[in-house]
Amino acid sequence: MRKGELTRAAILDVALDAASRDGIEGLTIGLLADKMNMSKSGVFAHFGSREDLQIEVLKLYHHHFEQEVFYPSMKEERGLPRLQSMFALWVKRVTVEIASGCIYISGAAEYDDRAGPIRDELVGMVHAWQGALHRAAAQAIQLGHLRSDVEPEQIVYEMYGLILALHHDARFLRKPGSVERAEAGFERMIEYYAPVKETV
Amino acid sequence: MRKGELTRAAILDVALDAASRDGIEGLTIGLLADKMNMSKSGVFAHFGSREDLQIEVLKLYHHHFEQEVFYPSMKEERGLPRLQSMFALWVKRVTVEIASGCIYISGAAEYDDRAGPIRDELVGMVHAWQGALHRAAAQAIQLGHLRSDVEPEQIVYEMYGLILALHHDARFLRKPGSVERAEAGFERMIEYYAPVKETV
DNA sequence: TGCATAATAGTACGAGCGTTCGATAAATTC
DNA sequence: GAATTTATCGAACGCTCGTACTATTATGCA
Repeated sequence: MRKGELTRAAILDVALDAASRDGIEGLTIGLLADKMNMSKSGVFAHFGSREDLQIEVLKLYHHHFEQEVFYPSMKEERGLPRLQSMFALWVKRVTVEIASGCIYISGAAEYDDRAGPIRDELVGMVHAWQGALHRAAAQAIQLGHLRSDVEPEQIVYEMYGLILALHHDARFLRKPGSVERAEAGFERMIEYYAPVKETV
Repeated sequence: MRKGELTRAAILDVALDAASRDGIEGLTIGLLADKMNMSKSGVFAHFGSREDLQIEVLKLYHHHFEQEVFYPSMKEERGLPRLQSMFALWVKRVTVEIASGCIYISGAAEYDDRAGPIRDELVGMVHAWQGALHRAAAQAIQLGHLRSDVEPEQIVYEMYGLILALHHDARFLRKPGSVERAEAGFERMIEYYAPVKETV
């Protein structure tokens, strides 16, 4: 592996950390140069532009998210177990991120009105994740783990809301006990959407 | 009323609009000067600093929120009706804001890691609103509109999550039908937390 | 109308931004 | 070890930012 690729990867690691704290828009080449003990132009040379750097950071985050949340959950049994695993690992990830921030969430706020490649990339990633949640929910319904009259969309919506609230309360308000609130909310949702026992 | 106060108010109106779109941090004196057909220094003179301007914008937003959501809800009957009104008007406001953005929400993402007076102001406002929700939920429990073993905190948490998801899906993902998802989630929550009928 | 005061404009400064370019140093290949 | 490619640096450019000053114009009151 060439040395250039190594430093490039190191820069991206630092950039991901910085972006988690200050947002994608807060990324600055000068700041990265400082943290890397490099010159601005030295950092810059590894990316065609700041925007490219930002997109690479997004892709790196996406990769981490997949490794820690998505793939492990796919090893769980289809249906409710998988959906529960997705939520649990997601909570875990957001909780770990409380010190640094979830880029999907902060990015959504930063780029809700800012058109361009970064927004497109971000929307694509969130769509992918919501799509995965949607499939898992649909399977849980199909397998009879959840009521058949529930819309998977509604489940995804409420799960996302619980996570967003977790991020908000824990990270912004620094309120303790938010993880328990998220878990309680999820359990309540699952219980509500559980199939009615017709015969015992 | 002096002319200065008038232009100051006009600047703040424009600033609120701009901040709703691009965030508090996106506020720029030069941009406001352009929109107002004024010089930068002319705009600047009305505020001691950019930070003061930002805080004034926050206060203006808070005022609007109170007028449109908080006060009308306080006219409703204590307990569940008031809580429902709070949620309905909140949804309405966030829906109206979909074209422009809710500053409480975007601000939470912008300032979750950025210490200073702006963050303090913002945290104070969100605390105030959550406090109001908390009181309304507690009253609903006390009056027997909701189960007595439910924690008001949990209700506030879930309500906030539904609104955050609304903001996220409608504004960032531009997904239609999000308002219905929010309302369905709220109704389900109320139904779940409804007191069990002991005698009929 | 005249005068004090308030409101706005104009200009300038220093800092930080992304980016370009040519020079230099380091790593890789032969 | 020499040649060549790759990586990094340093300086500079044009831009925008917030802010400080001074000058100018408009307003409000006697």
